[in-house]
Amino acid sequence: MATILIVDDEQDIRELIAMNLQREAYDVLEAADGLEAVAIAKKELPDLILLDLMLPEKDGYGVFQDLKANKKTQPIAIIMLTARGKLDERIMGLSLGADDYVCKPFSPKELMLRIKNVLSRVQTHPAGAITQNGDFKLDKNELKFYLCGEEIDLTITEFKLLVVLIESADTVQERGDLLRRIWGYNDMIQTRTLDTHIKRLREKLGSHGNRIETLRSVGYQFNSSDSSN
Amino acid sequence: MATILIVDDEQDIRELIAMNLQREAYDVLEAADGLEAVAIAKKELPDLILLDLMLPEKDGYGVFQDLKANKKTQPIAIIMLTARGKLDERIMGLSLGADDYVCKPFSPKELMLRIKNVLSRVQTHPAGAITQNGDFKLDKNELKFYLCGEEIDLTITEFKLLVVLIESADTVQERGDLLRRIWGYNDMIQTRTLDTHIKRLREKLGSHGNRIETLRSVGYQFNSSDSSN
DNA sequence: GAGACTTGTCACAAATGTGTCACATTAAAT
DNA sequence: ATTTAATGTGACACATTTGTGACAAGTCTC
Repeated sequence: MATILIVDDEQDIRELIAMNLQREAYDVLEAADGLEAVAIAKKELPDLILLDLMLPEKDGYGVFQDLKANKKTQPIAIIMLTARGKLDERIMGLSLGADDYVCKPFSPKELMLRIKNVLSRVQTHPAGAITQNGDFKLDKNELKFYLCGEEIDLTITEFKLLVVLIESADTVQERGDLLRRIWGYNDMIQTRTLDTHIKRLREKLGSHGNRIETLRSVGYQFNSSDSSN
Repeated sequence: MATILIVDDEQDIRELIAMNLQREAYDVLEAADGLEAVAIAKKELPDLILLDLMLPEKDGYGVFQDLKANKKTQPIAIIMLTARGKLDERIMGLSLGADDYVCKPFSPKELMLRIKNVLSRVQTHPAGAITQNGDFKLDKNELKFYLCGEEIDLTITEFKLLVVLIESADTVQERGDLLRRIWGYNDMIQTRTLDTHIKRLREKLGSHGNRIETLRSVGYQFNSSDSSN
């Protein structure tokens, strides 16, 4: 669904938020200080960052500016968290480009609502949401997939799965990662859901179904070039 | 790039918005009341107007009507800024030509996204008040819709819904977007209103009703070519 | 004020998507 | 070659989403 990075030095807070997010099927990352936050953000490119302003090592504003200065991390949505709730600070955060601002102490419910709100705005129109590769075209704005010019009807789950596979084409996606990213299963629950969906995807891809390769005991991988030729 | 006129009586708000716009390289104009707004709009012909509805001298509705009545200013895109809460009837009636709504209080980032969205839409879809496509004709001035030459009676809500669907024909319109653009619901409120109106529209479109396609758990889409043949 | 519209909500029906299971098949390990 | 574990596959039940008709509140017209 969406990946969210929680940046806060208090572990209790992180866990509280993480629990709530996971229950709503988000993929959760955590960072305890500013430097770690920037490092993880650059590596994982989450969809949204919950950023506490009071941080050791590098404070929230510094993190913010770093992220906005970097082309890769620049489009990531950011919700500011802070203990202080002054108006000028709010304006400061927002005018810096933050997507929203939540004051501590906050109710998890409120935070969830803000998160959903921000994601629904940001997520649907990311630039460069179209992946093309000769045979196929994946349009994340339109939520459509074309194979050899023809549109292929996919359900939401199938689409999400295909997005993940194609966006890291030629790279193994581990079962656990897929389950976490698409279904939000955090523990490696014993489930055959993934297999079933892979099967359905292959079916819909027809003759190109074999592009989804099985890496036994590891996961699946989408091959950008058709190896069967 | 693009010129944007901000119409709001509160200077703080204007400045906050202006700052954000300038950072993204837009040309910014400002007006503090309705009369000034109309004057500047006519003279400068901005690409987009951010229009607060509560204004001294001449309120937002008046400004809106003036602008839409004037041939020169008529094609300017308009984003309404409204107080949170239910949209009253006047808005419903007039909102037909507005390109989007944003409810106060809003975050600048959100506003920026909406602005980009509207501008890109307007550019790709030169805002002709009449849309034709063989079978059907949509007249936004007269608020009339013709199907195969025959006029079809639509209520204002149905008409607005159809406008949005047809103007982005062959494109999925997500439930949330539709609810926001037609009803002004900012949060993805749980409601069946949309479904009901879709049903009514399909009914009135008769044999062409199936052109409104359901994309399960995503939204609806109007198909410009009749796929049932 | 009566009557015709319009519109949002509700309850229920229909349609569709999704996860699990049992069993078949395949690949790896010994 | 045999065993073992992982994956493929079709069927099925359940959950979710959408379609639909009815209704009540609110508007508008006359």
